[in-house]
Amino acid sequence: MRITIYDVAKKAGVGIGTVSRVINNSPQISPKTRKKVLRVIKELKYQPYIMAQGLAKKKTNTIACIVPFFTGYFYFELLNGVQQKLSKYGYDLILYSVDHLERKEHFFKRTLRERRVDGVLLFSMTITDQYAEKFLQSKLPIALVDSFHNELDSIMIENREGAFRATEHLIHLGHRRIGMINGNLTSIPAQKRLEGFREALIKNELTLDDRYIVNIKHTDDDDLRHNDGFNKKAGYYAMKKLLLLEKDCPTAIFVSSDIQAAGAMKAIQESGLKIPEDIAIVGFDGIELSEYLGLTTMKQPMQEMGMLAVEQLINRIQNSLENTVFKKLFHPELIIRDTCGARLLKNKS
Amino acid sequence: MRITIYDVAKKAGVGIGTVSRVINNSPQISPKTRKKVLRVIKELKYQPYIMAQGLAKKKTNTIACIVPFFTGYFYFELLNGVQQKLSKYGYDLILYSVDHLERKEHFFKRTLRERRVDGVLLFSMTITDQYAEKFLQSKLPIALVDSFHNELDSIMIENREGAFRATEHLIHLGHRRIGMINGNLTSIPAQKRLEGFREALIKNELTLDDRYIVNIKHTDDDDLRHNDGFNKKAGYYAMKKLLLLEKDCPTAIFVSSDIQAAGAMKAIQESGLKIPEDIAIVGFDGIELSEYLGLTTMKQPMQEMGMLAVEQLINRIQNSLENTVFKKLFHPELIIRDTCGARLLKNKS
DNA sequence: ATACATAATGGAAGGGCTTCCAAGAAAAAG
DNA sequence: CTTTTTCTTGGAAGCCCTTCCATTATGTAT
Repeated sequence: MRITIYDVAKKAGVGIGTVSRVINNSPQISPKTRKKVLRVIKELKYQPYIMAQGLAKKKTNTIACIVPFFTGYFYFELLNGVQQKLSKYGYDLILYSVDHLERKEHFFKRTLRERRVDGVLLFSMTITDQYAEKFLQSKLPIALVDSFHNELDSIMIENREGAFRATEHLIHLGHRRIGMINGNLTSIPAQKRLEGFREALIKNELTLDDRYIVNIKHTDDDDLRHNDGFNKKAGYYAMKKLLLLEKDCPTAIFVSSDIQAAGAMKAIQESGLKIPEDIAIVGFDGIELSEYLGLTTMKQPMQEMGMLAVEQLINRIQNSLENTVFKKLFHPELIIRDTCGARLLKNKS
Repeated sequence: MRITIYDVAKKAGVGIGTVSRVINNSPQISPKTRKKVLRVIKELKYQPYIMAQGLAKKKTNTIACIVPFFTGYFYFELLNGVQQKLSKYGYDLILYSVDHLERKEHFFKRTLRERRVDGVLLFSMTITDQYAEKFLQSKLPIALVDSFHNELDSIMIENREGAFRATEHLIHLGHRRIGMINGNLTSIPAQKRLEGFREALIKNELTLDDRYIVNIKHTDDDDLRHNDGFNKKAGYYAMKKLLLLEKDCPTAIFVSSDIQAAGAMKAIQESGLKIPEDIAIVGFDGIELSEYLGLTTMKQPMQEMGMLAVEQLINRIQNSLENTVFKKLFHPELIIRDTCGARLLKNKS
């Protein structure tokens, strides 16, 4: 039926071991037989059967990406980086998209037990000590991106600092009443960004007004899926809430994701107010959308993060780096566009 | 080392065949032994090893998606639908992202030879008769989405009709000088959309002015990657070109993708003209971005298309439907927003 | 109780590959 | 030319599972 190593061996007049060695580029084979076998392989159009290789080698040349898909474009850009590197190394990618966050552990278990992948890339999700330990013990390499665990390779972004700088940017522009629209505080980035926001206010001796901080809670409209609050609708309603303050409404808002900012901007436009004249906005993430919206934002180097994650993961797969942990902290970059008002000022002067 | 079926068999005091039958829910097993084995499986935390199952069953419970990744968000939305259905059926997804379109055949070959997937989903890419035949012969199920081949399952969208209706919409709004910004004519959707556009003009007795039709050719800025023209930059420069016509410039433009429309809108804004007052725009695709831009567009039911594709593919995998070909044609839906001017008219009256 | 049909079970064979060990061939050393 | 060392090579065993066939247990009809 299928052409196997045996067919090749017979036709080439060699043993199966030899064929296998040729396939795997083993050095201990004479150039002559190598050439001979290679020719037969081509003639027969033989292609090794990955499943069998996997069974024998206990390697799959595949990695898993566990992604919280609901949140959208951010991961799309990360995946782009991941794919680029992956194909360079000849690995395949299995995509596990987590819709209900509670189910993430289901995927941990699966990757651990089924062993259909050589390594795991985990995006934006926390992992308990217990599971971290399991990965370590079972020697299944894993790298976290946009998340952190002490004993696992982690590639992060300075959320606190980013929020801090975004907020200071608004302060330097002269704003005094500054609000924040945040994601769900169950998410680490949301916590960190809130911290940074607070610190910026404190450092600049502005008073914190709790009415100005809206942390997204679960919204009911799609409660089946986990909701981290980093979405357009949440931003829209959060902004609505702030607008209720009327004359007390903040004159500037740091929104903790671009996608929320998009919703917030819509709410502002509907209210008849102008951006940035009446209300200035700075977002976070730097997804492509932000460009179209003219949104000032803290940009994360998403592609780069994806690429680095792959490199580190494959490094660990291939050279099991015992007793080392890799950490990398990226810094977001402030991209000034139209919604913060900085350009307006510049033009005037 | 790893817990196998043998360990379970021994501990449960049964044969390996029995354990295997329990795992696979074979009916011919007594409830008593089933329960017993199940308990041991739980105790030992046994999990079948997919690779071995795959080798024995010649099934992988995995499908491949071959996606032209460069084009962006359109596929993101499709993938969302795909994933939803896939997890329902318990299949995994391997993502092959094609960056250089010439390399697509590389992936055809791989999926055919390696047999690491049970089926293939091909997005927006044509397939030659030769390869179609290969898939058929090797009985590797494949479904095309946003593409077409006579003898393969195909899920399509009525591009011609969509373009026709979009254009007529502009005509009904009173426009007489209507332009079109199109993708690269090597792509089938681009061809069809151009057809529809032409037909609409002809039917309404408007003259075709070739100056008003801009088909994207390859741009040099990233010539390494294949360029189908469905991107922002292409839209931007195409619009610039139209604007050079000055007083002859079309008063309305059908843009064959939302992402191009975004670029076109930018060009218009930069020129100081107003949308829709000076120039009206209708896009195509209905990606999320269109909402933010207030773009009137022909929306494709992307999620649905993804879901249907999976259902059909799995249907074919599980019940090898000999000698049938599945075809489904979706119709895009006109979403009226701000850029076409229809709302403006309504408000006046 | 006996004969016969049916259900449940054990385990060998097989799926396609890698790897290890033993053996033969070639090269180096004496 | 013989002995020793180093390369090459063949192929059995093993990776973990499914499946088929033979066998045993169970149930039914007589």
